[in-house]
Amino acid sequence: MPGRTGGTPLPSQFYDRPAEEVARDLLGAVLVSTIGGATTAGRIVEAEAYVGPHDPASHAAERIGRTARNEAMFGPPGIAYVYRIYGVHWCLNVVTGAEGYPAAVLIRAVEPLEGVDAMRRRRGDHCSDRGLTSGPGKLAAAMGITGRENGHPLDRPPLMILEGEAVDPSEIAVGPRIGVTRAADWPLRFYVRNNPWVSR
DNA sequence: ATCCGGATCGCCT
DNA sequence: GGCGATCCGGATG
Repeated sequence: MPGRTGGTPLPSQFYDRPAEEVARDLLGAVLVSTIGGATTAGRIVEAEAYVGPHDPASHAAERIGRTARNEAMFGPPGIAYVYRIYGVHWCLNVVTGAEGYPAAVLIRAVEPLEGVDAMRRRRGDHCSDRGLTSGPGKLAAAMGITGRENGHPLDRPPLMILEGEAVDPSEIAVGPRIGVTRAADWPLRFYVRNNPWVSR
């Protein structure tokens, strides 16, 4: 599908807003990876906001402060924050808000648009189409994203987010974040209703 | 120096 | 629905 991944990278100003606004507006945008020489791309269909130091579920919550791990969250808007979870998986976030203010959006799921063969190679032959990218650890693996991308500005290769077709507001659903124990009821998870790649 | 728990996934029953 | 994998950051002693 030529043209599908040839859009304009979202500028850093796009991310210089409250994380919940950015999370909502990222639905429909296109994540493109050329990591390892293979082009893979997917439409963002699920994202979660981690809104600031007052957010007890955030890796940069007040009680934790600024550390080596969460350093990227204090960086300028539009860079990647990639962390390892459970000693096994990588997860991709986009840093939001002004430099020095720690907030981010976790990309939880994408719908594959390009490079399905490369995704399957990385994820395993047994994997269904839906299982390729229907979760943060899955999409990171499918697109070759690791800790090397931590701090990378997402407006240039090898990892970019491009402007996409806007999702109709009636198709956007909101609910509590997944897997968090603190602030478990805050409605900061945004997803495209009925999309097969949304996790759970 | 040691301990604990986690923004997950896949395989098991 | 439950559990093990497999590691690191942060807290405690």
